[in-house]
Amino acid sequence: MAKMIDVAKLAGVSVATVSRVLMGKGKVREQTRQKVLEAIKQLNYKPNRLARNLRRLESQTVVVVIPDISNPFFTEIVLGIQEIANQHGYHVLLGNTNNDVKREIQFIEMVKEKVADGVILVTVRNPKERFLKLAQEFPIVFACEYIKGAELPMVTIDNVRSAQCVVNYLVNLGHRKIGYIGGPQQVIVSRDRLQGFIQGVIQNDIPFEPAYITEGDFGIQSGIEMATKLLQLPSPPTAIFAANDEMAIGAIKAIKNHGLSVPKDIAIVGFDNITMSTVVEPALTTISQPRRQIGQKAMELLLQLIHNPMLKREHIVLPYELVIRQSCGNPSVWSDS
Amino acid sequence: MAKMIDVAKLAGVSVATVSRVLMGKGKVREQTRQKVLEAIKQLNYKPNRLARNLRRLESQTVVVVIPDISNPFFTEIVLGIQEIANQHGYHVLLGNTNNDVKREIQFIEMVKEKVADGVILVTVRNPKERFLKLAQEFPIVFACEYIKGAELPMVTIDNVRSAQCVVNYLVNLGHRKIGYIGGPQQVIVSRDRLQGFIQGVIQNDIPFEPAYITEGDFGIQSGIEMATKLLQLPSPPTAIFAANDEMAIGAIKAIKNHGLSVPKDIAIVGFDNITMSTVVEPALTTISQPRRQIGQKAMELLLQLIHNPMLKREHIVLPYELVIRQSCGNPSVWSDS
DNA sequence: TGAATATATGTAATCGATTACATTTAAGGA
DNA sequence: TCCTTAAATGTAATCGATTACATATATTCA
Repeated sequence: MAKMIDVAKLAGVSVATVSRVLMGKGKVREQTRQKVLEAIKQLNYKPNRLARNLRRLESQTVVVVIPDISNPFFTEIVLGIQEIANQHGYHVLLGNTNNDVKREIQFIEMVKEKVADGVILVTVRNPKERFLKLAQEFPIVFACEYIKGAELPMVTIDNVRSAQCVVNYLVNLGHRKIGYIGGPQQVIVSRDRLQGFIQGVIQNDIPFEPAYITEGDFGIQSGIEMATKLLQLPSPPTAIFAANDEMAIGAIKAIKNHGLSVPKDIAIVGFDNITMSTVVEPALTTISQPRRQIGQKAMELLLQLIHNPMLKREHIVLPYELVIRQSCGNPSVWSDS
Repeated sequence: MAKMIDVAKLAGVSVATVSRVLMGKGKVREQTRQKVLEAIKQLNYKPNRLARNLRRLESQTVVVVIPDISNPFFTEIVLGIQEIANQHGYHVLLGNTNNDVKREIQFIEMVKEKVADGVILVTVRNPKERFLKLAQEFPIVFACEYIKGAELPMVTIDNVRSAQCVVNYLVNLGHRKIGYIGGPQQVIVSRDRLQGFIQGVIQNDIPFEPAYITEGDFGIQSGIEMATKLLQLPSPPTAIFAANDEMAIGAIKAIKNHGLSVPKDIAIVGFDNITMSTVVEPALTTISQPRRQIGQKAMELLLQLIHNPMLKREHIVLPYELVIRQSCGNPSVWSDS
């Protein structure tokens, strides 16, 4: 493989000049520049990034840590990240933790190894203190999941408000008996959505019924199980709100299995607006997060942070949207006050 | 950030010794090794990969080029790749082409830049000659898609046979009027599956009806459109085989929109067995590719190729499976002879 | 035209590891 | 004990770029 010195020789100049042409800075006579470019083309030369990056002490790479690569919810975020990254000549390494808490840290350590210049975390399962320390040391941005009450760069929606909005919507449709299928409580968005749900219930003067609150693991199967549990209650709910679309889809399946109909007998609302929610029948009413935009914003923040570690850490809250389809009946425009 | 020389000083040895401890080769007295390990721990030292890789002229990274990261079909393959990669201390860079032909080549060039040691291509849209030349130069493995009649490392299923198998299955259920929704003809698997479909039709002595053959773009919407076209034929088919699950799902939607029922009026078969095919109603009968295994095998091949560029190029063909669900009625076990 | 200044190019140090080779220290054998 | 050989450790070159600094060449203006 051709090296810079080969190019220099062929063009009859020094490596410094070749480098200047490549970097596009420093003065080079147009005529010389052409000679160099010609030599580069002739040798089909590409600079060795390892060498460049070692010298410049950067890797032009970022790591995106997600819990599950095969989950379409996360890939859309990655897409947004990649868009901005590529615009700035950065590469994106995908870190798939498979929900393994230890691997979260391993991926962050890649910054220490100079494999990456920064990290975007789309999963936050380790204890808060750990992240606070790590975020001090490395450029880290949190996307979707985050750390409560910390001055760190984070990009999320308002999970509390959005869950509350769903309750308002259901109450508005006349529901008073609303079941809830939450996510695992160790992840913050689950806690937020549960909190939003409870606030919504209370603010609408609905008697609080603990049996209506169940906890799944974000998988379809757990949606089926929890919905079944709710259906077997002496006074089952007339509407079920699931903390993500997969569980909502599971709930729909369970309800149909019980010979009931959605939305006639029971209304369903999901969360995330994944593609599948348009395919299921009835199409799912759900909260939509601006996933691509979250990814973009997170990457922009990370780039700023990499180039200016002293940057003020800010929590960016992007708008959510209630996408109304058929799973609650009465398709209609609606706006939360 | 601590460097190797800091560790060496603290441990009272030379950098060579530290490196030997780290690399685990060369003789080091147990006592010295402990001193070094102690110093490493104390300084929280991690070797700089850029430096290591530059010296060793490798990057311990591979690029996986896929056409669309948000397509769950591909992520499962990536999962298999990552599994093997991580076992061998390799990192995986995801190259998302967004179906842009030019970017395919750009990602391969990353090997020239030493950003990666090899490439796994899960999309092959450029002309054959181009790849033949590139595959000579760099370690490249093809997964799912491939190059016809070339001695290159490839991991796929038999797309012709599997499509033929679907036709046999449908004929076995009594269908004689079978419609086909193919993928874009520039991708090889589309051509293979179409060929398999036609072979199946001919071998079953079914009169060949060109109007039954349509072409979509692998998206749900195109499935809707093509199925609609088939339904408007004077003598519409009683079964439709789509070259992927998304289009099959689109077809189901279209059929329902026409007030017809699946599978009572029309049977549907898809291809790929994505998660969504279990969610749609009726659940989709489809060909399942061992995606994870394809990824694993491809990565294994690539590792071999990286460490031994003279390796014989072989085409590995993995078994497919017809997954029978409800979209053709008569749920039953069935085996192609 | 010649000195002063600006522009263009070259030389060599540097990034942080690995490793061939040199050197020191320890072990084994007579 | 001394010599030979093996084991342990150190020194310095190396990977391929970037860039500070030095030097050569061109330009400007009195």
